[in-house]
Amino acid sequence: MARKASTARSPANDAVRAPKRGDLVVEEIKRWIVTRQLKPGDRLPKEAELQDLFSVSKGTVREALKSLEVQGFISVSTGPSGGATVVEVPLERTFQLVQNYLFFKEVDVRDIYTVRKMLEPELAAGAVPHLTKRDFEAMEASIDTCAPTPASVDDALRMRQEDLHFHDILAEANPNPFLRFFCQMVNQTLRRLVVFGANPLQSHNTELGRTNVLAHRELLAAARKRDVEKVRRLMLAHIEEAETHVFRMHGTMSSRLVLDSEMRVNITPRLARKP
Amino acid sequence: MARKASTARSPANDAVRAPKRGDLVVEEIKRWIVTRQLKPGDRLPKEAELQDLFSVSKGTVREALKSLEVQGFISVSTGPSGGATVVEVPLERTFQLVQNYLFFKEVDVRDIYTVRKMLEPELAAGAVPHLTKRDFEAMEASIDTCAPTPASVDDALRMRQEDLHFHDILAEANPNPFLRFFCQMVNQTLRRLVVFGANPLQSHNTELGRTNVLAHRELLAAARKRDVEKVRRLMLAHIEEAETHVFRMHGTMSSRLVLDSEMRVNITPRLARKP
DNA sequence: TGACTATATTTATTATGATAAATAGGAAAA
DNA sequence: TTTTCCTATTTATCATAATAAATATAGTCA
Repeated sequence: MARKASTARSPANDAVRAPKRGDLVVEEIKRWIVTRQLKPGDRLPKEAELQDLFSVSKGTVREALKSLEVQGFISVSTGPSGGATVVEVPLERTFQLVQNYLFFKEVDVRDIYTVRKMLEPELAAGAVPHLTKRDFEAMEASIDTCAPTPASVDDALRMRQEDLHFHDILAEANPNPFLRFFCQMVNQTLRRLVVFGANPLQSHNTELGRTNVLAHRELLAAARKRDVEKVRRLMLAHIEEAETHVFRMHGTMSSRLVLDSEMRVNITPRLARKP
Repeated sequence: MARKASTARSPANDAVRAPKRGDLVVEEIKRWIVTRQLKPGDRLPKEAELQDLFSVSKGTVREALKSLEVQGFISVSTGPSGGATVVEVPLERTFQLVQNYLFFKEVDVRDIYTVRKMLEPELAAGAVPHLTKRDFEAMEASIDTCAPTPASVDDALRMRQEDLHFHDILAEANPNPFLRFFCQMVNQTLRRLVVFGANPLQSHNTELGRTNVLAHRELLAAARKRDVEKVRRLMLAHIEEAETHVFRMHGTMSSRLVLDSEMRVNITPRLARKP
């Protein structure tokens, strides 16, 4: 007669479940990061100390750190001066988590292009004043990569990825972090949208590649002249054109989002930008 | 003399670090979910069986499951018929993870409104044909909540949240899951953007609330008439107007994103939509 | 002096076993 | 029939110990 009190709160359906100890530790550490203004590079106490601080066992601390690691808040390593260090949540990690969400949704190529048409012209226009010499060179290099006719299936796929990289360069140059993130998300989702049942060397695809190169060249020229209006106009036309090609392809194949774990080629977007 | 082979791959700077056992298990389980077409509701083997299957210890399995739980892929519970069950990654979880990313960025209210102006008119327009009687009633209820003059600071804050709920209703009615997600993200980010150093009862805020109610009423009327063009037009005007008010407020206060752990009021967006 | 190598130290990582808490389902009582 | 209680099952937490990885330091050779 000492452990009653379990009639009222039945977590059966979807009521509040008692939070686990590990999650409480996670909350506490997050609060630390906020209140103590921890910045990327700062280190958390080592596991043993965290055990004492929160009066929990090793395994519990470990699960808490694992959670924070998955969320992208910390990075842990062994050795002296090791342990958990705060890091700025990496973009790639966030991508992955969003893709997990979209994985369960029926996302169509056209759904993505609908959003793309709304955002990308503005993004490009806003990026123009901030493009550096380095950016122009990177864009030029990207175009050159896609210029030749693809010789193999791998080649063709790589070029589609490189096409997206061109847009990533523009995205990174835009000073609006919110818009930037959304456009990078669009690009990443297109990257993750694999297409089945069709030869990437088919005419529609090579045609897409050809027109992309032309459009990118025009965009680059206009961007070099800092012609914001023209860039906006060209970008909209570019995406609309690409959409029609993709849509034509779509008649003969099906597409779906894939998880990180089943990505065949590791398509790491090159996102470094040093001004 | 049996453990050499550690000269070449030095994870010092940011090279590839040997993946931990737990992460490998995560990958494997994800592959399971994909290849074996596990759907939400399906259950994973219990911890003890997973130990045997992957030849790892209890703690390792536990960390792997924790990772999957944080990612929103599974939900674990105790007792008979407990264990890990696959769930559709919840929207709220994804929100949280994206907010983690944005937390480290300098996101301005205007940055968000820039994106909002691009997306929301199209979103509303696309939602109009799919709005149900139930949706209309919900929108009306939302407007009614915001109609009276706020009596307290809490009241005022609650109304700002309810304003966003109006937009959430529209978002959920749009059939494009990608656009839907982006707009919900915009709304959620606005929710998380707390504002310091100003009284929410100040004139700019009450003025914002007043014009919001008027705009929402007009929007609802146009939506009831299924006037897509008008809804698009009204929505753009509505957001532009709201932006100017928010911008005026912004002169006297600073804003920043907050983490889940430091949310004072638990502002759970009501996102259920049963057709 | 300079660069390289071995060694020791620090820290995370994995493993094992034991106990506590929560839950579903059935058994017993009203 | 309804309620209450018991019990088997499964995760949650704790404790301890051994292993592996990363780094700093001292030491060695040129």
